[in-house]
Amino acid sequence: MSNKRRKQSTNKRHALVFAALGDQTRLSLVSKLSDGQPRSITLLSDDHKLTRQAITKHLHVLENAGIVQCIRSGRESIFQFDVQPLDDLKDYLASVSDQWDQTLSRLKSFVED
Amino acid sequence: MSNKRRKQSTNKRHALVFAALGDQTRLSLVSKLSDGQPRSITLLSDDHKLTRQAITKHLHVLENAGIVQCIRSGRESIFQFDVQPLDDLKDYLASVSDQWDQTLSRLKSFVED
DNA sequence: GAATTACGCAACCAAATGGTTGCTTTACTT
DNA sequence: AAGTAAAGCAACCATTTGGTTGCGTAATTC
Repeated sequence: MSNKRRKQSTNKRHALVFAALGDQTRLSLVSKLSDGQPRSITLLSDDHKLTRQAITKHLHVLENAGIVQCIRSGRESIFQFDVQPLDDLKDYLASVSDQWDQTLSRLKSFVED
Repeated sequence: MSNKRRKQSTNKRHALVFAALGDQTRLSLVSKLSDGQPRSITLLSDDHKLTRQAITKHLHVLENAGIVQCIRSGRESIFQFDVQPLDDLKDYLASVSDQWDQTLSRLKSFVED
């Protein structure tokens, strides 16, 4: 069955997205772009202390994780947010959390017996 | 106000936890431990190809993010899962996702006008 | 068409990460 | 008390990461 392989690549994807969010600068970029307004690179790097190129690298990490998409418009690169990868993570975390809650309730009823 | 500072350190914490999950090996460790059963290091490294020391390092990364706690019992170190940091991430992702949905609905009603 | 703006590309660098090996220490077993 | 099992500690290594600077290129503006 390709279930195992499916699951492996899913874990790899999750790890990729988690890793992309595992940085303060990138988190702040996500938080900006998640207001729905696409922005150019210079605009995104304006209120940062980092260089434009540093921001560019971070944006490409986010893009590689699918969190953000880039479209070229004229001479600027516009980045826009995509919510789906984050939604996937949310579901994943919810599943872990649910499993945990069930474990707790099983433990509780065991103690009560 | 310490609101900004609070938010910063929160973002730092989030980034820490995200980064801790941004690795396949650590994700698999979390997935094992999230069944509620605490395990020793050797037990956790038994079905991995990696060395015990490599697994130990990963476990300490998880511990540093608060995802896992270590208690010494006799000659073994027992690691147990803590769901709270993941719950925090889940809430954070939910807030981003909610903001996004509201943005979409605003956009939709704008187009409909 | 000349200046400016926005960006890409590449080299380079320091520090962090992910992994190994070797050895010591601590606790359990017999 | 000797042997073994579990883990800690430290050094070492290759690769990745996060950042910079310098320069080239494409698109706008004047």
